Amino acid sequence: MGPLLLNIEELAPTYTKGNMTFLPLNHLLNALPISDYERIKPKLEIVTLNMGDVLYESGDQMRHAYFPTTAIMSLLYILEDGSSVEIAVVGNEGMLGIALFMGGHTTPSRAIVRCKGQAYRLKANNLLEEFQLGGQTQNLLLRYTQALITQMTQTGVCNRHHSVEQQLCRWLLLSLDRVQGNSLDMTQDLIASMLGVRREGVTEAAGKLQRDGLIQYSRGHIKVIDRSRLEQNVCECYQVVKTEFARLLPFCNERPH
Amino acid sequence: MGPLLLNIEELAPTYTKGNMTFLPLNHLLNALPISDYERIKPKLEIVTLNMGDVLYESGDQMRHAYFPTTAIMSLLYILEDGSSVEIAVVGNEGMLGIALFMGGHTTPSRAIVRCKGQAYRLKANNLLEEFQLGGQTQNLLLRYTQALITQMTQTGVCNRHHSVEQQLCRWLLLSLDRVQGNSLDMTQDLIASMLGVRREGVTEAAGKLQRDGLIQYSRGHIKVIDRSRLEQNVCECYQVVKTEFARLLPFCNERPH
DNA sequence: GGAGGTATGTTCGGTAACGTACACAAATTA
DNA sequence: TAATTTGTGTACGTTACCGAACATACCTCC
Repeated sequence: MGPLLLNIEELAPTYTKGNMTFLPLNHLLNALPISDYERIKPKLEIVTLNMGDVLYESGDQMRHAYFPTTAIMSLLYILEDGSSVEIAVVGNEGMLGIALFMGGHTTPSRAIVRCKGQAYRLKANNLLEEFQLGGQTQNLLLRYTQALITQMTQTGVCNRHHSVEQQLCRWLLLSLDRVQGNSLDMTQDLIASMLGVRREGVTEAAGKLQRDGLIQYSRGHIKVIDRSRLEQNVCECYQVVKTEFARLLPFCNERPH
Repeated sequence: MGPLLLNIEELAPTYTKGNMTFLPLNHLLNALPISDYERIKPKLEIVTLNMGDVLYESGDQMRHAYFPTTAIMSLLYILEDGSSVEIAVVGNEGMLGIALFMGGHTTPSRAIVRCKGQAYRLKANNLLEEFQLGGQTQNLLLRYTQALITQMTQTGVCNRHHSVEQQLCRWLLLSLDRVQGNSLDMTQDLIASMLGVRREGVTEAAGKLQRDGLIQYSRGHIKVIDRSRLEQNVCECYQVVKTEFARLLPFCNERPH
């Protein structure tokens, strides 16, 4: 194992939205039946993750599952020539480590932290025990996995058929859906490595979106100004993924636990 | 439901290989524990499928799972403009209908018969009952699903980074692995719609492979002459998928049941 | 044997994205 | 303040693939 880059803290900090205060929330954990959640709860750790942290390397045996609250993770495939593509985004709607209960315990992809923040963490065998009880928790994890499959395949479709600009819009919207607020910390170079295109291609597409007033950015900070026009610009892929998540995981009402 | 295009037969025909005779085989069914298989066996139907048959339409509630023996199926995503991409191939190493036990009962993709042949068919609720018993059958189905995920994501990677010729090689090899013999019945037009490229692109790539002596084809019949050189030409994506299938489903020894 | 359909071959202009190279400006460090 | 690093802008020729159009050859069925 490599060096562990995580700081384990006792309590999750709260965040505010309007005049309300919430605990950071993971929708999957939050949707568990109370009894199941109570059983898992003492085994959860809270970890603080920094951008760039590698949670799984391709082929690594996974030791933990992660349930992001404020962090966002990316699943990446790294090609032999060193270039890369993002396979899926995971935020507080989901989890990292499905291969643990799917049976492989590893995948040929890398998981990195794309936006710093916090996540709940659960040891591999604890997740597995819970999964193997069957019942609603198993059911929920499998439904999430199917939603993730849709995201993965739709990303592949998008790679084949849509322009860099459309893909950038999709990427921005999928990211925005997984973050509080309307801004992201991300350089164009990193976005390029996720979309699997040249940095200059992203510069050009982002420049156009900025000139048209959809976004603003400077040196690694992107702010979405006009989300609705972003949604007009995006290809169908975004909505397919979003609809499928809503169908399979219809519980995005906030219930702090 | 649309018209049912299947002929249900009482017995599966045998096929020969050298001087041996085998029953057509589905590796997943074949790898089930005997006791589980005996329970499922009376519920299996054998169906004969013709090229082009649509097994699931995007969004359809799935009524059966299919376990191909000699048939090959494709999962396709159809875009709004009518163009399409293949998401995955399924042959006698796997099954169609994972959404049944994953919980969604449908997916935003279409399943068609790509090469005519036979398959075992199981009613949705029968599959579900078996899955929910947990144990080895569940385990097996989930491992297959993870292998399928790898195939899907790797197809997406390939869409982004590799040439039509490389993709054609990958497509041929993945297909060949799922078929008896070394030839396929498939027009270039159909291959193009699977790869999500123009028919002319396939003509050009296939022409090159033919001139170089790797394959021979004419009017919908493709014969692989030199498989090893096909493997030299293919991108890394093929091997990634193949390795992952071998790791997760290490049972391709033939045991007729 | 002829007709019509179907699979493949070829051409040509257009374009999106590529690879490379370099300029510039903001941020960070010395 | 100067030097360096980092993020973005721009320009260039090149390439792979696209869209469309048309030619050719084979198969099937009257």
